[in-house]
Amino acid sequence: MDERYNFRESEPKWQAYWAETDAFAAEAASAKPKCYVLEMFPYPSGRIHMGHVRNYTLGDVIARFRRAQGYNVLHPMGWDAFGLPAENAAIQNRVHPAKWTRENISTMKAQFQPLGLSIDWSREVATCEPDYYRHEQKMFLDFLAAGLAYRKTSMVNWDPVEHTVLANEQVIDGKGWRSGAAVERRELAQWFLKITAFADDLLEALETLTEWPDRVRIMQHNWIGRSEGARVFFDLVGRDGKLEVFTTRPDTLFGASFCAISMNHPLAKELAETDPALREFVSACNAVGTSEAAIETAEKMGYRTPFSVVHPFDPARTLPVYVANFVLMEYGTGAIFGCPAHDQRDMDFARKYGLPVTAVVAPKDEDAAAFAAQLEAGAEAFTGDGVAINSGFLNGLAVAEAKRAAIGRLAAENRGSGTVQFRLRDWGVSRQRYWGCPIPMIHCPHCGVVPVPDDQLPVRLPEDVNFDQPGNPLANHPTWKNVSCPVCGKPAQRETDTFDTFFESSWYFARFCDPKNEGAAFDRAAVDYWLPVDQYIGGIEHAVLHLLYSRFFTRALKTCGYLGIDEPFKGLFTQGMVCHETYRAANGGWLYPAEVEKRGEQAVEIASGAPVSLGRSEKMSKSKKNTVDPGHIIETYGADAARLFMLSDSPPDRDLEWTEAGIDGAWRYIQRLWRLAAVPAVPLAESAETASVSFAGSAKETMAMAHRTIAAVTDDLARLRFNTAVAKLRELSNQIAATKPEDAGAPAAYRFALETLLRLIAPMTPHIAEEIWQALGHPQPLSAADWPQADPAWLAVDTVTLAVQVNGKLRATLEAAVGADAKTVESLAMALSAVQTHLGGRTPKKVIVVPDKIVNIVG
RNA sequence: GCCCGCUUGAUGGAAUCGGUAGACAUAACGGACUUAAAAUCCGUGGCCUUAUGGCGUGGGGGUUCGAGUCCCCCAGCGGGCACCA
Repeated sequence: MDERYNFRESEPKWQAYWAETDAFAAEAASAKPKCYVLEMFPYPSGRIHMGHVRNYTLGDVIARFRRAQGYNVLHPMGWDAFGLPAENAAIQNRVHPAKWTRENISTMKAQFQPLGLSIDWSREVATCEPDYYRHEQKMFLDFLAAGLAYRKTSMVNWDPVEHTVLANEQVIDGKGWRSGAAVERRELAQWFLKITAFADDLLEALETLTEWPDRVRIMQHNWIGRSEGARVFFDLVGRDGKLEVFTTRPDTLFGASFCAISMNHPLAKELAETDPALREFVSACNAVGTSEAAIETAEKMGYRTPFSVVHPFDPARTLPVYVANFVLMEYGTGAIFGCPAHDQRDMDFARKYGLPVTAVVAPKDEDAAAFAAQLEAGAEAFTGDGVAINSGFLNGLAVAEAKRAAIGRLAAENRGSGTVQFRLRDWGVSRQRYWGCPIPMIHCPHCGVVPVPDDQLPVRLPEDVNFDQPGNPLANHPTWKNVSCPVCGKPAQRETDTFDTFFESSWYFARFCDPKNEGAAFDRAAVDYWLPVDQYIGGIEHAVLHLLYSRFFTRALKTCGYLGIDEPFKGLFTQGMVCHETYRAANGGWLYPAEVEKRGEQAVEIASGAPVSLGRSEKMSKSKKNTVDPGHIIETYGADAARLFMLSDSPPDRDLEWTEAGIDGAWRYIQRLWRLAAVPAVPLAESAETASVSFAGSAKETMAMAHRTIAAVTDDLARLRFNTAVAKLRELSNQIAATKPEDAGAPAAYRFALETLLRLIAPMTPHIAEEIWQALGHPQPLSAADWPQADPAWLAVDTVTLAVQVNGKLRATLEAAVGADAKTVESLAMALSAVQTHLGGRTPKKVIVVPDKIVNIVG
C-alpha cells in the first residue's frame, strides 16, 4: 500500500465497480425484510448545491447501513422536472423548457455520480415526461369521478410576476412563495382537489406518525386548524332570510351587541350596488393591503348597514349589522357576532363605535356584579374560564357546559347547530403556465366541461410554443387547444391550465415502486410491498406543502383503489440547512468564499488585498454569494472527505456551518484512516479471527472498544445520530493507533479492530473503506459484507468506576466490582481519605448508593 | 397576539432514564522531526486561584441526597401561524 491515499484513483474505480455489478439494485422478490429509503427528489435547476450533498449523503448512509444489515433496500432517484424556472429560462435565453430541463438533468446526474451514492438508477423518473404525467392525468379523472376534484369560481391568490394562481400554502406573508411579489385577489374558475374531505383524518392521523418530528406535526396541526363551535342563524329584521354566523363561543351569545359581515359577503355586495358610501368604505379598506405589517397596524373599521338582526335567544332584542374590514369571507361564513366583553377585537370595535358591552362570563370565585361592572367600564376583554352570568338559561354554567347548553337550545329551536370549522381549504391546482402537466379536460359550448377519454391520454404538452407574449403559451397556441368534443363531436377547446407542480411530487414515491409500468401508474402488488417509505429525508420547508399534499394524495389514491395505505411516509427526517460565513467588500458587494483569504482574525480579498468584513453565517445562497461548489470540493478533497464532514460535527437536523477547517479536518482523518492500514503500528495478523487468541493490556482494550463501538455505532446509525457515530469511530481509531505491539494478542486485536472500523464507517465513507478492505486481502467487496455483530462477552465489564460525592459534590472516584452491593460500596467510599477530609469528622446522616454509578454521602 | 424550538469552553458539539459536565473534533499554544515549510507525532487546554480551594451549562427562584436534564418566572435568538370569529 502507498503511504498516501489517492482518492482520485480510488473513488472512480469503486463507483464504476458498483455500477457494473448493479450493487444497489433493489430485489424484485426477496425473502429479506424491505426498507424504502428516500430523499426528496431534486428540482433540476442546473447544478447541485451543498444542500443536495447533505440531503443525499444522509439518505445514503441509511441506505447502505440497512443494506448491510440484510434489508432489501429501495433507494431511488428522480427529477421534479416541471416548474416555472424552466419557463423563465425559456423567456430569458430563448431555450425550450424541455431542452433546458433535460440538459439540467443530465448535468446534475453527472454531478451526483462522484458522490458515490448507493442509488438504484434503473428506477430514475422525470416528471416532465409523458410516460410519467399520463398517469396523473388518469388519477385526476378518477378523483373527479370520486368527487375529490371539482371546478369552481372563487377568489384566488394571483401572483402578478409569475402570471399564475397560487395555492394558499404557497402564499407566505401575503407574497408569492417564489416571486416574493405581493399577491393580488382575483376571481377565476379553477380546479380544486378536495383536501378538506380528509381534514379530520389528516389531523387525527398525525398522532400515528410517531417517527415524524414533533414540529412538523404541530405545523400541520396548526395549518389544518380545527375549531369546534356553532353555526348560528340570526333572523334579519324587515326582510326575508337569515344571517349565518360561525362562533367558537356560543356561550357568550347573551353578550352579543352587534354582527359584522365581510365586504365580500353576499349581503354586503347586494347593498353596495345601491350604496355609494359603502363602496367608498370598501375601497378604503382595500387600500390597506394584506401584508403582515399592514394588518398589524390596520385600524378596525366598520360601516353601519341599514340591516339589523334578531337575537336568537331574545326576540325582543335586535343587533345592528356592520360591514367590517377584519371579517374574512374565506373563513367560516364570512359573518360574525360581536361579544365585546369577551373578545378583545370586538371590544376595540365596540369602544370605537359606541356599542354596548355586557359581561356574560365571570371568574368562578369573584363577585359577579363587581366583576361585570369593572369589565364593562374598562377596555380589556375577559377571555378566561368562568361561569355564565347575565345569560338567562345559561346562568351558573361553566364555559364548556354553557357552550353545550347554548348549542342544544339553538338546535332545538332550529336556530343553529354545533359544527366544526377548519382553517384548511381545498387545494387549487390550476396554474396558468406552460411547463406543467396539462389538465385533461375539454370545454365544450354544448356539453360543458367534459373529461378527456382514457383512450386519448396522455394529453401531451405541445413542443412548438413561443414565449414572445405574456401569459400562458398554451392559451396562445394556434391549434393545440382546438379539439372536437368527445361527447358531441362539435368544436371544443382544451383546458389550457396545467397542474400545480406539487401534483407530480405527491405520488412519485409510489411510482418508484414500479417505474416502468406503461399501462398503470404502478402495480398494486409493488406498492403493497414497498410502501410506505420507511425513511424520508428532506428540508423543513415542505412541512405543510409537499408533505401535506402527499398525505392527502395517498388517501385519495386509496379511495380510488390505487393502493391500500393512508400514510406515505412512515419515518420523516428534516435535515438542517448548510450555512456559510458571508463576506462583504469595502464597496458593500458580496464576495464568494473562494475570493477571500483569511489571515488570522482578518480577512482580505485575494485579488486586491483589500480588507473584507465578515458577516454572520447564513444559509448558502447565490444572492449572498456564500456558496461553495460541491464539484470543486470533491475534486479537492474527494467524496469521502466531503461526506464525512457533512456527517461529523452537527446533528443532522440542525444547521451545518461549512468551514474550510472542517473539511480539512475530515480530509486529515481520511488520510489517518489510510495510515492505520498502510503504516500499521502493529504487524497485522493473518485474519480477523480472534476466538483462539488471548489478549492483554492495550490489545485487550482495543478488542473491548471495537465491540463497544459496534454496539454504539449500530444504535447511533439506527437513530440517525451520525455526528456521535463519527465521534465513536474516531475514538476507536485513536485506540487502534495506541495498541502496543508488545501486548499479547496485539496483531489479532489490531486487525480485528481495523476491519471492524472499516465495516462501521463504510456507509459514511464507502470508497476508502472498500479500498482498504480489498488491500487487506478480502476477495468480496465490503458493500456486499454483513454488518458486524458485537460479542456480548466483550461488552461485559467486571469493574466499574463510581463517582463519590460528599454532600452532592464530587470528591473522589472508586473502582468496584460490577453489581457490588450498597454496603460494600459504602465501606469502600468511607475508607477514602478525600471523603474523610470533606466529612470533617461528622457522621454521615445518609448514604445514597446508585449501583455502578455513584455514591453520595450526606453528612 | 397565539403556537413551537433553541441558549453548554475561543468554535461545532457530547452528556440516551435526574447520577463524574465539556466525549469527539476545529482553532490556539508548547515540544519533537525538518535546512525550511507542509504533513506527521507527543503534550497543554472551562474560569478564578497559592490550592487537596472556590465558581461554572442565558438570568432568577424551586423540587431533590444530587439538576445541563424536572417545575415556575424572566431574557435573548430562531421558526410556524395570524384581523381565523
